[in-house]
Amino acid sequence: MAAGEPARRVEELRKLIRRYDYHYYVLDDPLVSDSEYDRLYRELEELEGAHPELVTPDSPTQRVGGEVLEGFGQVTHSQPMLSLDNSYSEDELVEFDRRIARAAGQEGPFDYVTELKLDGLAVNLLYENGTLVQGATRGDGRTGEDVTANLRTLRSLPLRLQDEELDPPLPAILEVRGEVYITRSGLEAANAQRLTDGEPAFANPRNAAAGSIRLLDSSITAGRPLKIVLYQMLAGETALLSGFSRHSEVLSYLRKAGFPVNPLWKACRGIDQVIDFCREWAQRRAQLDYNIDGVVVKLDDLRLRERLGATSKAPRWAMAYKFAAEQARTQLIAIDLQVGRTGALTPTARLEPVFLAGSTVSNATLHNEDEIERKDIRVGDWVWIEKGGDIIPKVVAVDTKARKPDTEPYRMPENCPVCGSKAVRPPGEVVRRCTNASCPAQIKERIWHFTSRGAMDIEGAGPALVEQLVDNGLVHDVADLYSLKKDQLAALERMGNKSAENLLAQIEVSKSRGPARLLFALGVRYVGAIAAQLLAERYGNLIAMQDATKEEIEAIEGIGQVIAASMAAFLAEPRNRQLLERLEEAGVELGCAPAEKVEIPAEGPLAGKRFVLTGILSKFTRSEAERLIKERGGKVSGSVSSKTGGVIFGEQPGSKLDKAKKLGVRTIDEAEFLRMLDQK
DNA sequence: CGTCCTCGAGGTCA
DNA sequence: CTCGAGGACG
Repeated sequence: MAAGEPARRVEELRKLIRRYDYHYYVLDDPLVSDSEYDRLYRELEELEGAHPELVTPDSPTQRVGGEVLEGFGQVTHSQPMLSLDNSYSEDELVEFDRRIARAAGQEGPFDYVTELKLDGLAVNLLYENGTLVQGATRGDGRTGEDVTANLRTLRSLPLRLQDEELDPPLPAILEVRGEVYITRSGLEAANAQRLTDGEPAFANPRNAAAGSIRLLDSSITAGRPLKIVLYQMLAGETALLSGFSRHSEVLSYLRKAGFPVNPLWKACRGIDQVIDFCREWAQRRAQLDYNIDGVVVKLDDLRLRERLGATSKAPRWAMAYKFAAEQARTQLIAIDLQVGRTGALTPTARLEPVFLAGSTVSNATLHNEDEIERKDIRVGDWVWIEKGGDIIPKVVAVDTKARKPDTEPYRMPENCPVCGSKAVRPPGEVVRRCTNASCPAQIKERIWHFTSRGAMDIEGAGPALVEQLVDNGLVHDVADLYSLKKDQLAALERMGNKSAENLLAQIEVSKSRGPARLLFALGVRYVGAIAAQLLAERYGNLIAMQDATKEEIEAIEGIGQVIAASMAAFLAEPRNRQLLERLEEAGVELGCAPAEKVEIPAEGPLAGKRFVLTGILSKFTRSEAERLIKERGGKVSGSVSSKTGGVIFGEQPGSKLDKAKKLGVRTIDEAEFLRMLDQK
């Protein structure tokens, strides 16, 4: 055999196998028999075995990597993975359509693409030169987990894309998004196997898929019947999308490149056709072999999409239509009260367990006193529950016909169920609050909030541990966390030396989370993550902030009266000032010196001026324009007032331009805007 | 909110 | 080996 012979045969086999995979998994139209496929696959394996130097990571035989991971790496998404706005009725779809017409400044009918909304977990995939290099989960939308090794095991996912006859050709870097899921029949088969192996069955396909993708050992993932479909291509730096004008073209392109795309999408003209599609699949969804929880409606026109942009949470050009939630009927055993960190008493329903939409429900939220009264929910009632658009089960109605005669309307107690102090409900408010700031329940909740993810992020300090810390008198407030000793921790239940060390290390690193996180962690009422960030930016240092007046705080951009009053009241309290001092003594970073504080450039040609954008600019997108203005010290807002420094308008400006003219505000066209940017 | 996975604790047994 | 806590996911 000539030296180049095996290399050539290996390439040939891989090409064939990829082609057969494509026909089997993507086109759903096998070219060869299973036995023929297996024969080629084995031949490839044998050749690679004999010539290890020919093995490449994108070979079809290399789906299962050898090693077990220690943990997953973090991946920061190049563009955030947003969620979608939800709608639950046809009226809301019509409203969505109208909103688009308003924002676009043109009349419909618009072209939409409707896709089934598969119930799985979202992933982001990165291909370099046609080869899969990274796959990540959604995570919090900004950063997710690197689950590449597990995604590689999905047979329907190409490790290498096919680039012949592709127009436009594959870009060097391609980023796509899709959904990993398990079919109903796949779950059934897997569960049958698990039961014979003495393992518990998976409760539902979604959790089975999510769990499988987060296994550290990808050889186990390989045995799970995971599938994937792709539905989005990111513009990325390649500006590849300039080669496309429609989402429907993108879907066809993805399929040609070798990606599985759910075939049941449809191009719709006008919202009525969208509604027909939604109706049809609400009817027919039981016929599918996979779970869907709705329909995703997207504008087809990519340029129009870009013009509409996105809010911080969701794109404005898409909408998820959710099918009516399933309901179940069960008995209400009790109404328990939970005490939150502000003392708020929140009622929760304890239910006779009942299976609903993939899980067994035994608790449900009741929101507040008024909600219970409105629906006249009584202990002992038969109630209807459903899992709403989110996942949280709620009581939707009482089956009054089944009500027993001896039940009584629910009355919320006037005392805290934990400490017995008076719980009062100020007139005009919906919540009743425990008035005792030292209520153990409140203390626990405050500390738990302090340690939680968006706050000081102290891993290992969950509710169970906090409960023990407070009950054993080791911790009375958040500052006490920083004087905990290893021996004290190791003596607690379910804590050993190892856990104690880990926790202390986490507490140590939390000291340098910075002033914004710390301020949010303190849990001042109305001061959420955003307000805390603004305050930290303004003062740099929490000690410097202590002498701020309510008026001074209120002057901060983005902070209103309510937050300012709450913040000032907190700072005026001597106990809180002591708390800050104690935190500082413990070594917690209260922020940088005021001199170093980060500020929007006070210099710059646009300093201190506020601009409004309207219409389409030819040279930049909206967000680029915003960034350019901010870099030069200016600000961007959404609506025109007499204080606006200028209205920058492009093609097809909206009503904002009219308003600017009426108010005598300066109007700036794109050419002038460019000149402004240049004078630096 | 419920499910799944992972980890460490603490037990049993060799 | 079993248990429970904690974190991720929808």
